[in-house]
Amino acid sequence: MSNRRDKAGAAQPPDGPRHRNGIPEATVSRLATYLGVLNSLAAAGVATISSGELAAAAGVNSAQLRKDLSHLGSYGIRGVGYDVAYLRFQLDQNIGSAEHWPVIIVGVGNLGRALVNHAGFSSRGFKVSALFDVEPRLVGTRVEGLTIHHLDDLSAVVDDPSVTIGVVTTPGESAQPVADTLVGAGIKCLLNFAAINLAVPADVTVRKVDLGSELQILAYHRQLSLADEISAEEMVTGGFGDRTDV
Amino acid sequence: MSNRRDKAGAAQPPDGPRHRNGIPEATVSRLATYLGVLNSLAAAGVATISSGELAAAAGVNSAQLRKDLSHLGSYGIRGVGYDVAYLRFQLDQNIGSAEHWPVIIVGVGNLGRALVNHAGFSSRGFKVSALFDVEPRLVGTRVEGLTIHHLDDLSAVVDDPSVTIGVVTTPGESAQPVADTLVGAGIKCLLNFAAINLAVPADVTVRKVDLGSELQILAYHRQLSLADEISAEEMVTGGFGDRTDV
DNA sequence: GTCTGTGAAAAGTTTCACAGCA
DNA sequence: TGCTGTGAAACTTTTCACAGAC
Repeated sequence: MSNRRDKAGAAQPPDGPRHRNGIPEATVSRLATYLGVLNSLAAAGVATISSGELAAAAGVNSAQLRKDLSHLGSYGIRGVGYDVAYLRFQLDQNIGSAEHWPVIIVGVGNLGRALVNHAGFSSRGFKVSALFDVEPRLVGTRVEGLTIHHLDDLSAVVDDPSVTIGVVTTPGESAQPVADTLVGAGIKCLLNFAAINLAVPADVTVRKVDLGSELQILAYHRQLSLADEISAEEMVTGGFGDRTDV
Repeated sequence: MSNRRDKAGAAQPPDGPRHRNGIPEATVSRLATYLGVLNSLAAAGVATISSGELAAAAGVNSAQLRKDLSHLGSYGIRGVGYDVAYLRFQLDQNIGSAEHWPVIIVGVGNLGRALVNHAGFSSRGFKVSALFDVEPRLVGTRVEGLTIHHLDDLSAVVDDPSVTIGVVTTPGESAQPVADTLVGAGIKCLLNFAAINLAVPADVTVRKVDLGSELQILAYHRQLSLADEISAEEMVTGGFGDRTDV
């Protein structure tokens, strides 16, 4: 998340052009979800959808969906809903069409391999354009038609300045030096699967996906509902009055 | 907070007990991160750490970290910091020790396979206890020492009621029926990697990891900073007054 | 009548700043 | 002195509720 930008300088007219950048961060991540849903709807041949239906498919409430979309403009038709193709086009334009941004993956272990042909990437138009690792046994081999390059060759392979998204799927201890290398090569967006927090310059955006934390959060919720169940039982049976307390 | 009684439910007086379960959701997900950092610190032999250092490692500010921990109790020492082992123990107790919750994976494609031995799971003590799929060619084969069972055999294989976390790594179109099956077998926590929103009963917790959306969000940030750069250039060169605007 | 777009209110979250303890 | 724990303030996000377009 990081991103302490806010107006990035650039002397904007003090008040109201359209909407310079100003989409709230929470909204941006939901817009990405909506776009995914719209892609499926379009593929299924759905032409029109109401805020209620789209919201249900995305798992949010309909007021939230309408508020989110209102940050982009008024693309709905009152009394009818949204034209799927048109709304999809507008979202694509506004949040950055996936077609334009090739993706590279550093760290071709199990997870990196799984992501190369990940359906959720290709269905949105993202394409993995190169793979990197430092393991000599991997360098030079191919995965899904892509040759694995040595990380040292990063700049040579990625001279295309449009490559701006790097996925880090290395072990935690290598992640920071790998990130440094990527940043050095001009990559501005990182998706980090390593379980550490990456330090990067302010103009680089990092999103972290911590799968261990996700499970841990589920464990918390499970523990919570078990505790509720147990105390409900205690109430029925008379209970013991005090809990173990650590 | 100070008061550590709290009593997990148990017929609270109507108005102001302490806080029933009450850890804010935003805090819970950071606590999971802190626990991961503490695990690494403990492994590295660090005995004591200040809020500032721990916060830096977790990527948050130190006031936030202290506030988060204050929801659990006062486990720090003023003027000194936190005892790593003790804080780790307390977090483990409070957010649900990973040791207690076996995990099953449904959908043994590339992603499912990658998760079986995912370092981020095992480093937290999570252990994948069974694999399921519906593909006849996969059923009966082994991955990392685990036999892949048919989803129809779920209840038979998972009679252990402590199995309460299910990971869904199927294609989007199968995810809802798979979730229904898991819920039917009594599983209360799902980690969903499919690109759809799962409908589940209110007592089931779902967390969704949408990797496509993650990239899309990065694409948005990239587009934003490119637009900033371009408009900065336009200002220097005189600019063209209007942007292409679709 | 139906469904969008949006101000205004409510809820949740983060940051500040400092009292208080080791 | 140096750091934690925490009220109170600032900010962000969500929800409500309804005017207005079709």
